Amino acid sequence: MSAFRKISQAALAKTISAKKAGAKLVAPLQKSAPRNQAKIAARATGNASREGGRESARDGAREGIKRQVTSYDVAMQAGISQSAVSRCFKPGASVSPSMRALVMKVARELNYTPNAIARSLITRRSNLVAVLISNLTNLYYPEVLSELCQQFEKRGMRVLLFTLPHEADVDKMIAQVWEYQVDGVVAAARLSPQHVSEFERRQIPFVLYNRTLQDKAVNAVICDQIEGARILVSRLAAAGHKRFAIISGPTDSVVGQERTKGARERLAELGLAAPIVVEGNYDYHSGAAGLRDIVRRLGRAPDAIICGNDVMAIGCVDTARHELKLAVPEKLSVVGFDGVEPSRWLSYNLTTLRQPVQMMAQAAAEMLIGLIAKPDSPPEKRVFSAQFIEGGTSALG
Amino acid sequence: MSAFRKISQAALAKTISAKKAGAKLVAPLQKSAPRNQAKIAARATGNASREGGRESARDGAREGIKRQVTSYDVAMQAGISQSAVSRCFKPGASVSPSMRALVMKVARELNYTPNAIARSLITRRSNLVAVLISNLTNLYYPEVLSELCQQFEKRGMRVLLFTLPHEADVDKMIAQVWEYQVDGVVAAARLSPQHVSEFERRQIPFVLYNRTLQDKAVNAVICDQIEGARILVSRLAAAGHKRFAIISGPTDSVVGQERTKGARERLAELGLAAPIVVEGNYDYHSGAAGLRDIVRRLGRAPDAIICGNDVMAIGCVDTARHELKLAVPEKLSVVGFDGVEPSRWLSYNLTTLRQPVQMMAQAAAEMLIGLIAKPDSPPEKRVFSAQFIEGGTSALG
DNA sequence: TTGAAAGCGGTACCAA
DNA sequence: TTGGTACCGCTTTCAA
Repeated sequence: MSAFRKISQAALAKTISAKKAGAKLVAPLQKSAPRNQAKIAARATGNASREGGRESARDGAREGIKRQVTSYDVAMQAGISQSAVSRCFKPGASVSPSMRALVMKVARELNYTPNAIARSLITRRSNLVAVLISNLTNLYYPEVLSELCQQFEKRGMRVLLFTLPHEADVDKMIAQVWEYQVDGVVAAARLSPQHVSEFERRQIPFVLYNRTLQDKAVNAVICDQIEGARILVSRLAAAGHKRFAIISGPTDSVVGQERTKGARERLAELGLAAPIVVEGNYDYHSGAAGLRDIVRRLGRAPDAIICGNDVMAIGCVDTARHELKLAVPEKLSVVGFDGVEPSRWLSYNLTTLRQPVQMMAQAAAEMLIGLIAKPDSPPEKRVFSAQFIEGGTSALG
Repeated sequence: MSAFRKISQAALAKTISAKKAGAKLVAPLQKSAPRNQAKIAARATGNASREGGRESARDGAREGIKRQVTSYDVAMQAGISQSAVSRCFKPGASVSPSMRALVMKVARELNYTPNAIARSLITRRSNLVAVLISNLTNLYYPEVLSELCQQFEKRGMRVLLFTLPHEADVDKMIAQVWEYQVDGVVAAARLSPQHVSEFERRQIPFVLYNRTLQDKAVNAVICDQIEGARILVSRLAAAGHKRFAIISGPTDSVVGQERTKGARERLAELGLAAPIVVEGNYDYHSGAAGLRDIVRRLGRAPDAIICGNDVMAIGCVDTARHELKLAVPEKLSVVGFDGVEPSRWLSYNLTTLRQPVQMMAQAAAEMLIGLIAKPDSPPEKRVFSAQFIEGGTSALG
């Protein structure tokens, strides 16, 4: 160990003297000959290393610009080369135990942390994934985000969050995604096909969450909404419901459209009357307003209302019970989609289709990680089925 | 315009010939003389520029390693210098209109996007802020996160999300925060004072959300929980409630502890009996379990139960009404904290203290931005008051 | 206004 | 195993 230190110190001395020699011998035109060694020497002396009479940016540190601790500082202090320091922080590298111990000790003393930005620049891997989400207030998405985050963190990747409010300039937002050199993207947001093709053109691995494209094969994790909606209708119809109404999601929600479509299809197949459909916005208020609208237009309550998500169903149930004094499920059945936490609360105990959020998020993370490792894998869709929850807001016999 | 092009082309030609000359004249030992020019030339020819018989990493691109479009490519194509390209993407830079137009045109053609990673390395500003959140499933936090995200995006900063699940290794997680050279941190998570001092030691601007430190002045945005709890107790006591119980937040939640403390203090001041306190976990189930526990230990229901947050209050109300057949508010008053969206649903209409989340998040973002611009500002606390919502779960006379 | 060149803080290759 | 060096792609002087 002490022998080792001696050798290291010798190496350092060599480095410094080489620099000094270089500095003296170098001709004005060959400005940049010994560069990395100069870096070490500069840190060693703490002095400005003037080249062509110019002060380097680094030396500005003395004038108050906060400078972070770098691997050069650690190398200096330990009397070894900078590359040795770098190697010690790389998992599979070949470093002697004594070297590693020394470096780790000095690094701790100096409070050194490797700079991920610098690493990314050379490795071309940022270990960053962008997660695009339309609105976090949806109640369904925080769960997705949370799960995605955990999954990525477990795999050593960080999540760069992009929320896309309705008013926002999506193009500008997406541009930011490129700038940050993310390794991949999970998109759980309302994106136009153009935006999606942009991902392809840039060759950035991406996975769509709960949405696909009609005319293009893309990587996606989805839950079969049509199947779910059909199950819902089948069960309600089997229990004798005849007149249906739908409070749909907004038109720009693919998931919402599919839920409506599946319900309509199945109703037609069963020879039941086409449902009255009012558009909602996925929030509590839409559910309430939707119900009022339906009752007004129908002149009475339908047998069953299929809501585009749980929160609207909850709004619908509350309005029926507390405002219109319509007993649910005795006079009116209400069903939702998603299986969010509040749907299980005793006051509601909603009949709904639970999405396997955790599995889906896990699948999305896995898929993206795989795609990053093997970018040329053929597109894959992982389709999950929703689970029917027979709650207490529907008369299922 | 055409004259301009001619000049530019001339500049390029000069560059390339200079490179060729250099390559021929350079002695083996002076490997690194003309570097940037070599870069341009390498891109121009698409050929390997061997130095000392070694192939540079860049040339590996031809063998399938995806290489991104850089400012050099744009410079090449436009026949101008790379620095000119860089300047065109810097807001206040001095560039002629014709130059800017040309660069933008070529950049669009080549699909060029500046690399934020490289920029960060030299500017020492990543435009990244870390947001630390304990658990997103809390229902209260998604709102905070969403608001923070919007605020930062508005100011050109991106959010790097860190979720800290209970089991997670917080130290390792925090280490990641340093690696990514974030410009600042918003911490809305359970952090030990040691972790917070780590922020200080590293001189990273940070703002605590809804928590402070006892023995250290830190930047924080908080809501006065003690004041809120006192208001709640005062109102309930004024309406004749005598026997109180508390379903508290978990012991490691500062906010929860303060709510409990404020309530206890005020009860003591009013000469009322000390409340029975059971610990909850901020979830629906804790509220239900807490109520059962209280009733069992008391042998009857208390007059009022103060819950550490709305979700527990909701669990409490549901269990009272549907399981124990205890009329709320007739037989039992239940109050919560936060004012989350479900607290306003008709089935609950909770009496609660609403936190001005939006204002608080906005304040936190503002504060952090200010701190990043002026790191030596003295610590500041911005304290908001909660708003009392007189809902229907308490008999307030 | 434009171009040349020196870094930012790492990684990875090579030679020893 | 270790040290030396050339980059990664950008910003920022400085000189022209």
